[in-house]
Amino acid sequence: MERNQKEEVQALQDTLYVLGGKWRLPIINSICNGNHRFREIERSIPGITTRMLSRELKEMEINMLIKRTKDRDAEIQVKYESTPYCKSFGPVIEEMIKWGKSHREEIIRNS
Amino acid sequence: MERNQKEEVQALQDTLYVLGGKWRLPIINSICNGNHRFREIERSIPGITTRMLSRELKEMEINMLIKRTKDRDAEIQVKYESTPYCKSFGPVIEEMIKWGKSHREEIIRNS
DNA sequence: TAGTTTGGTATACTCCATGATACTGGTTAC
DNA sequence: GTAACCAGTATCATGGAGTATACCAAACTA
Repeated sequence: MERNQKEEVQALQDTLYVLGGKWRLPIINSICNGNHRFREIERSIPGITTRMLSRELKEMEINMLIKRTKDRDAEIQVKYESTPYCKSFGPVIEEMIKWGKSHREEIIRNS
Repeated sequence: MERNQKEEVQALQDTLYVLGGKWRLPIINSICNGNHRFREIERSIPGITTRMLSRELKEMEINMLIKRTKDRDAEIQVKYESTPYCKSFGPVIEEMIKWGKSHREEIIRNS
C-alpha cells in the first residue's frame, strides 16, 4: 500500500514530465492534426518560437512521442509524425480535456 | 473544427496549469491518503519545504481543490481536506498513473 | 516552566524554462 | 540570380518556480 502510493506518485510525475511545459500538448495536437513539416507546425502554434519548437521536438523524439524522418527524395524532406506511442496518450488527453472544460464552466458558474 | 481545436488546447493547458508544478500531485495524494494537518502533509512528502507547501496549499484552495478549515475548538485546529471537486480529478489521475507506469515499462523494455 | 509541536511567514538566493533576436546553409520559385 | 522558403542553430536576457535558512506566536506537554 505505502509502496504502491510512492509508485503512483512517481508514475504521475513521469507523465507530468513528459506532458509538461507549455508547448508539448499544442505540438502533439498540431501534428495529430495533419501538420508534418517544421514550419507548418510552427505557424500553427501561435506564440511559439523556432527555438522552443526545435527543443521540444528533439525531446519528444527522445521520449518516442514523435518520429522525425529525413528523406532527401521525398516530397516532404523532413517530416514529423506522431508515433503509436504518442497515440497511447489518447485517454489521458481526453480526460484532461474533459476536466479542463468542466473546470472552466465551474469557474464561470462561481463568478 | 478549428475552433474546437483551440478550445481543446486551452482545456489541456488549463488542466496542466492546475496540476502543474512539482508538488500538486504529491499534495493531493497525501491529503487523499488521510493527512489533514499542515505538518503531517509536510512530513509525508519528502523534500518539500514549508514555504512551497504553504504556497501550493493556498493556490489549491483558490482553485477549489482543497478546503481549509480553522476551528479553535476542534481536535485538529487547522484542517486540510480534498473537495469533491478535487475528487473529480480521479479519472485524469488514474489515466496519468496508467500512462506513467506503462511508460516506465516501455523505457525499461527498450534499454 | 522549559521544550516541543503546530501553522505558518520572511528574506535571500539559484537555476531553468521560456523569450527575443539574429543568423546560416541549402533548396525551390520566379 | 535573387528572393523567398525550409529546417533549424547561436547568443543573450529574464521571470518565476523552487531551494535554503531562519524566524514567529500560540498551544500542548513533561
